[in-house]
Amino acid sequence: MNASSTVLALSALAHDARLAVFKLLVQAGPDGLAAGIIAVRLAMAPPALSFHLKELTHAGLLLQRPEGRKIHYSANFSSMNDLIAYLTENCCEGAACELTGAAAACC
Amino acid sequence: MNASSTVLALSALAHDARLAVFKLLVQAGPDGLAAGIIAVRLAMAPPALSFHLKELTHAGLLLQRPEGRKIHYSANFSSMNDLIAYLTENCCEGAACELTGAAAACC
DNA sequence: TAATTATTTCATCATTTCATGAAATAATAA
DNA sequence: TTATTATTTCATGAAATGATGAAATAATTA
Repeated sequence: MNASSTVLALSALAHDARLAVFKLLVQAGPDGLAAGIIAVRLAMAPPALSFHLKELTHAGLLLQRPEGRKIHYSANFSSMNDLIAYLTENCCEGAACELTGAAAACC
Repeated sequence: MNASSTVLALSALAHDARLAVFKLLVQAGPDGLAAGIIAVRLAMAPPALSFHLKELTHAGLLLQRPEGRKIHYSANFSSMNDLIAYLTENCCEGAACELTGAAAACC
């Protein structure tokens, strides 16, 4: 993970609708959901959803898989973990942080 | 952490210069660095840096502390952990994920 | 007080992002 | 083949974002 791919991923997530899509797919797990199901669950217009799915996929955060005439999207857990790692690497110059917070929550 | 404060934080980080500032401060640890030092280290024009520091601070990612005539900025580790927790909560419907990846890297 | 240092604010302009609706593509079913 | 379903592409316009340089503010030092 380098700075520019991190910015790409963060930009993709930095939007209400896309964050909602991503969270839904993180919760759905590796099988993901068909685009149409996502559209219904989040009450989004198909063109808008398609646009946002493309953004997330292009940023490497989603994986795409055809399933009959549907297309299933799923969260790319590996790239999510890379993103989190990039944000926190070399934290506090490597010193042990007693700054706790949310428990280590990475998948 | 709710959706809108998460989007605010992600938007703040989704920019080359701001991501560089944040990473520098994450690595600097709790004492942080004076704005002028950040400007020199990252070769940024003072007005641009000031604008980006304001964005990051407004998003809750940085803390500000006057130090003589200087102003020290530091990473807000607690809000960074909240952000990471929000992104990963209820991952895989609570099932244990064997999808490993970057080690749990939260501060 | 006057000068200097540190940082922020402001105004302008160019660029990017996003929502919307119409139309196109692709795959399956009748 | 024709119809239907699922999804994407495209064009338009509105709104948000960001770079830049000049000026303003605030704190310290001479």
